[in-house]
Amino acid sequence: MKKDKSMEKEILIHAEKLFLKKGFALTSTTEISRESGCNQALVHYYFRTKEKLFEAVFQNKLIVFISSFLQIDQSNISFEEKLVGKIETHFDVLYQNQQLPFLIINELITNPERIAAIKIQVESNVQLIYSSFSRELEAEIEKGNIRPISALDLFLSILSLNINIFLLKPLLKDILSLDDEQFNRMAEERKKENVRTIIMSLKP
Amino acid sequence: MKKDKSMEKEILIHAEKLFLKKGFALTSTTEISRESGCNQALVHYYFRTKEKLFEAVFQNKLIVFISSFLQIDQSNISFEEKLVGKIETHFDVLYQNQQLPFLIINELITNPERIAAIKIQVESNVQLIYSSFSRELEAEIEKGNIRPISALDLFLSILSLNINIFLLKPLLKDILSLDDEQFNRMAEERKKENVRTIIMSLKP
DNA sequence: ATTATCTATAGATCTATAGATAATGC
DNA sequence: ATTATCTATAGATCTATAGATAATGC
Repeated sequence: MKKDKSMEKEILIHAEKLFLKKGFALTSTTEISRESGCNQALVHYYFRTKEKLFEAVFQNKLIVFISSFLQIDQSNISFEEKLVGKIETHFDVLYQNQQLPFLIINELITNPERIAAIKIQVESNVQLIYSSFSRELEAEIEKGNIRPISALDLFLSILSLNINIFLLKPLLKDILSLDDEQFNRMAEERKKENVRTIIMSLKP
Repeated sequence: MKKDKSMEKEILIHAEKLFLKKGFALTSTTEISRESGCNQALVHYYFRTKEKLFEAVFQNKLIVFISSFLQIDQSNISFEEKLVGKIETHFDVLYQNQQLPFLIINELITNPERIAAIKIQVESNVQLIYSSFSRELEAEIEKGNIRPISALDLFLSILSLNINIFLLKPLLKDILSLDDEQFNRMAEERKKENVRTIIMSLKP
């Protein structure tokens, strides 16, 4: 085992892995300790409760998820190029964190009390991203380059298209008999298709 | 209480409600019995195990979900009209069963063993829907009416767009401060937007 | 007689903590 | 001394079943 890493970190790593795989309810601190190579009491020594441990993991992952909407805005490229960049970056972050959409949706629904916590984390960032994006979008509509659409609708469409292949991953892999590598190739194709779908759907 | 309904049915109803709301893991037979107005042993008397009870509920719901892709095919209308009808019907079924996407995704991921069961239920129907749809689609591409796209990609896009507003429901309601009625209005708008997005994205 | 419902309980978790011991940092 | 780790266990579920009793259908 890599014993250069502290046990606390080890616990965090395996907690993250398990929470991502099975959600909060189906993951026990006993299992986390087993995977981490310590006893169950130690998990509570470092994080006191399973809830607090989860929050530590969740907050981290949430930041990853939200940052997926951010992107270096070079102003010397066209709106369409920027948009393509955003869609692709968003997809790539999900690609690197394939179980993340599930975790977030799962927690959103089974544990709505957590939404408050999410909101605080998220709100200021989202406001920022949203308002500048919204402004650019409206300017573009004004110019007649794209059809009228609200920033929210566009956001939701991008999010929907990008998220779903990862939510459906187990089913797709099974039905289409794909191994991990084949699934990843399919995902790459899907990314292009999503860009195409969004861009074409915006034509005036 | 409506005691005209049998207790067995009562249990099924409340099991469905709870499983849809919280998933398998977070729902206990104790809670189901409490909601149904009987004691916990009776739940096991009728369904033996929590697993079997879940299956009874899940199979039912799965049929609803799959049938959402079916639609009366009137052959005297254009492909585009048919497609719009399919998207709308699919959306409407989800609208009537708003927690269903969550349940299915949740089970798919936390309980991949269940995929096998799903497949059996689903396979023949899906094959049927898919192959006839696929044929029509290719004919349409051939004629140059729409751009080249695989039936799978188109399916995934429709599914993604239609499912996500319901998966994100708790978050959207909270962030946008919507009550149920307002959310439903938003969903109606979203349905139109989804149709628009798909149809426009298919232009050659 | 048969079926529906209840009470009670065994046995399996699981979370969280108390208290003992080992490892580490001065 | 302080911090990390362990053993042991209390207390709270939860599922499933055994066995008693009530309700129902001949």
